[in-house]
Amino acid sequence: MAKPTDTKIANLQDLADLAGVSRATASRALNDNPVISEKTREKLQALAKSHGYSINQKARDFRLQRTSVISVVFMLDIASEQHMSDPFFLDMLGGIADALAEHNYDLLLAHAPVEDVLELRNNRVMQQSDGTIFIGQAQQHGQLNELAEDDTNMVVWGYPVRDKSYVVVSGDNAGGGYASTKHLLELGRRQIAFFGSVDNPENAARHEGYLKALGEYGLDGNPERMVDVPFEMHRAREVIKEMVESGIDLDAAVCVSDVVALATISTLQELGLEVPKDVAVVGYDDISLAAYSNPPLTTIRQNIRHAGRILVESVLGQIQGEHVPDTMLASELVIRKSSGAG
Amino acid sequence: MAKPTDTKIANLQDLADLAGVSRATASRALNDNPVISEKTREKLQALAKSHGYSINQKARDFRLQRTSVISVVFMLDIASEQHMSDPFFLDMLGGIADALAEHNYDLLLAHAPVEDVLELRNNRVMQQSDGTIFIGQAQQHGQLNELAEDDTNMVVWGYPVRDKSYVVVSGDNAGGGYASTKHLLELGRRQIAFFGSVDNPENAARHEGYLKALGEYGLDGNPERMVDVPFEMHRAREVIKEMVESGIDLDAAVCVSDVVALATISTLQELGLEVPKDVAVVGYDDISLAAYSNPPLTTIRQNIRHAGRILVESVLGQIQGEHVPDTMLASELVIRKSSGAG
DNA sequence: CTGAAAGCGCTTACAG
DNA sequence: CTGAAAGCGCTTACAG
Repeated sequence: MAKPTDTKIANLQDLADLAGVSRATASRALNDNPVISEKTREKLQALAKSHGYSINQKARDFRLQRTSVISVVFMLDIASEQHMSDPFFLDMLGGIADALAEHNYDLLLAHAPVEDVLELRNNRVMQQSDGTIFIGQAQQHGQLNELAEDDTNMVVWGYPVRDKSYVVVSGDNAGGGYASTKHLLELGRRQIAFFGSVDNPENAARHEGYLKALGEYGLDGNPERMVDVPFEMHRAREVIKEMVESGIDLDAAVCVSDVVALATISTLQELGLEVPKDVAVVGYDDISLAAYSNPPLTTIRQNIRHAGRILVESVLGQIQGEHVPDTMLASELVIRKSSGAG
Repeated sequence: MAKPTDTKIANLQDLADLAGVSRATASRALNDNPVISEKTREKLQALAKSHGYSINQKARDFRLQRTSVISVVFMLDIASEQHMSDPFFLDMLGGIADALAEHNYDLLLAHAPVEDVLELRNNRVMQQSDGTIFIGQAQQHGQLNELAEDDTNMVVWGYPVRDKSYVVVSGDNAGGGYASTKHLLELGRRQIAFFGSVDNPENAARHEGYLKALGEYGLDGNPERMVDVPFEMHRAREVIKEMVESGIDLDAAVCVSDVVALATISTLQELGLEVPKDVAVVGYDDISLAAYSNPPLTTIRQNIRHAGRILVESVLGQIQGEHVPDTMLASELVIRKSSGAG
């Protein structure tokens, strides 16, 4: 532990005085500027260390006209708190936080009132950060595009919609929706529902995958089996209940998230239906709890922590002035008991 | 939407020039300094608005020698990623983030390598923030105390251990442990296990509550029924399995978190035991999924989002120089089916 | 009520 | 290889 010795070093000037050099030299020495002699550099660095001094990053950032802050914006309906506590988000946040820390960036956390993303411009979120990571697009593709057009460093976790001006990192949503549906079809299920809202591009893509798989079996998506399950779980329960009680035939459900899948299973069981015997259920995300539900959940795994890292590399790349391409991460079907295959 | 009109205003000087006043006056006007004439103030503010100019907070903070940043440190064993994705933490984080935003503070997210909390001193986490919120104490009470002694603005979510120099916000851990155990006793259970690590003060307090309730029924805690369930779920499963297979009598389990409880239920079911018939299970936290497990989880609810707000009020109070007291939030037993009462 | 000046802690083009 | 000087965008004690 570097304990301060005698003199208190509060800033570069103090250090320079102590070493008998100028502030400029001290600055260069601590920043490993190669123009400085090795002797001077080592002396200054040793002195700094023994006195527990390190450069004031805020001052440095200020002088260099940067912030060393990346903001992370969760695009959520604030109304539905449940969504924000979806374990999926914390995994993502963890990956982002770790990657940023490695690059000496700070993370500024925000969640956008989804109706007014543009407000972020007049906000610390964008004004005092070097770049922004958006988690999800919600229905705000247009506004995100506008933001991107004033040459913001930004990246979006979502779906690569057409005519976008921003960089996107995505999972293979269409592939995931297709894989889970096909899995159910192969197990002999034919009355497969789709549970979840498709009012955002990611889920819409999953739904397309779902339709594609059905199509291959000569089926089409019965709109009655498409249920807009809200994120708020109590309401979700009601919606599912209504559908089941309305007497629509149903032997399987493809859900847009594990959280929705767990709510679905719970509701079905409450209605006296067995999972997977009566209704097979597949989730999305593979949150850590998915393996511990009853029955354990078949789901689509996305490597979320890795996604977080990619998002970070992507904004930082933009800050360096690089041209950053979109990225799509593979999804993987994880088979457990809830689909009736285990 | 305030669109920039003709001139580009990049800083206070530009604004002052445009208004024909000095930088000093412009600064005072925008900061509502009462010494400025109403006319001047309104003129400057209108001008700023119409040109989409707002004060550069970083520069302001720098000048005022503050950061407007509060760091939040999750005290986790980094080894066990599972713990970090416990929904409990995201709820907490959400509460903190919202409260900070209201006060115009930014949130800097970090997780501490738990062995070396003191390292945070030489780190952006503490050096470039106005205060720090620690989530959990782990086994680092001593180090936290040391940090507190160099007059850091800090608050800890954890347990008010003796001889601490830092401010603590806590749930009623002893009360929670007592309430859940008593609940099981009243339902006739007598062989009640305690599942979870007690190597941190919070869980130790819950365990005390557990022992107290047992004591009131003339029972004592059979050490064989106290299982140090790790946070990592696959290992948790093994540990629980071992215990059950070792043939120790067991008709109920008090768990230190809902996540542990869900893993417990899942493991028991896998072993052919019925919950709650054979073994009743009680969790802790009331995460949103708790109501949707099978069976739904009896648990101790803590108002986590509210806790987040209190933590924020507490650090900000310290920054204002106030004396801030410890706070304890009530806990509430939420009865569902897993305990065999529903 | 307003302005000129100093200064927060740094970095870097320029000069030597 | 090193230093003196300017300046990043603000605020505020001091003077008027």
